[in-house]
Amino acid sequence: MKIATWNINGVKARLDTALTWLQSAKPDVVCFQEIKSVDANFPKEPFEELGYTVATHGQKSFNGVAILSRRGIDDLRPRLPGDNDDEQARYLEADIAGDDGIITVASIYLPNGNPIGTEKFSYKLAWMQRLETRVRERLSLEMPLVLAGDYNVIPEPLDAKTPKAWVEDALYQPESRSAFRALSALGFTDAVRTCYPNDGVYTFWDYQAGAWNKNNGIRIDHMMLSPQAADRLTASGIDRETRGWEKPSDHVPVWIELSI
DNA sequence: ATGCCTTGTCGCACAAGA
Repeated sequence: MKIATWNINGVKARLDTALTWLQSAKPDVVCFQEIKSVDANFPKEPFEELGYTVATHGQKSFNGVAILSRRGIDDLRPRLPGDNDDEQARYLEADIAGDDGIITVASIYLPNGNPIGTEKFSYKLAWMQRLETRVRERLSLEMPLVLAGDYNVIPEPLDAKTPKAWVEDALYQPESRSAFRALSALGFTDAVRTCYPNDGVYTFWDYQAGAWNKNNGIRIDHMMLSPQAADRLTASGIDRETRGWEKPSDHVPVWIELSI
């Protein structure tokens, strides 16, 4: 089963690009972030024509996540538990049947958190704590679990072309990185880092200042695998060529193959 | 030091992103 994640920066603006990529990459499951659409306005039909069941958890203007599956969706759980007053659409879980058992996939759009020292940064850290609480519950089920999405965390210096440029940024704060490491410590495997231990592995290039042409990138889109999912990992990759397409997202797709 | 681009919005610029 091929599972992918992509922050598309607006489904309306990225519709043709997303469809082109889907027909080439052919993932069984894809998690989108930043759909920037309410559920009713998400263009489901062109994706359904490619064979996907479409599930969305959106809001007006900002944020919003989706999960598309060519194997149907058995159960769907929107919203990250832990704060009933949180209205930002950033989390969606789906149970999907593989050839050899059920897998749970979560589409995650973790808060950016900038600027540091504001309520936005404390919201990010609180959100990461809620995520840890949630996945602890799911880990106890001892089933394959994939946490796929835009984490807005640069885990290590290796994950940025110019780490020094990010020291004042929420994506690279010790607290953000520590919370990400805490996830790993629960038993999750960072699929891409496991497959590619080298430097220069990025998933985001800013639209500004020629970041793409200078390969001034960062790795912030991650696929974290529970032990039962990691045991079945056979391949992983980053579709970086999409960043050079017309009307690109500033993020590129990340994918894994699982023998399930 | 700031903007650099891009998207969405009851627009005639602005917020938010990272």
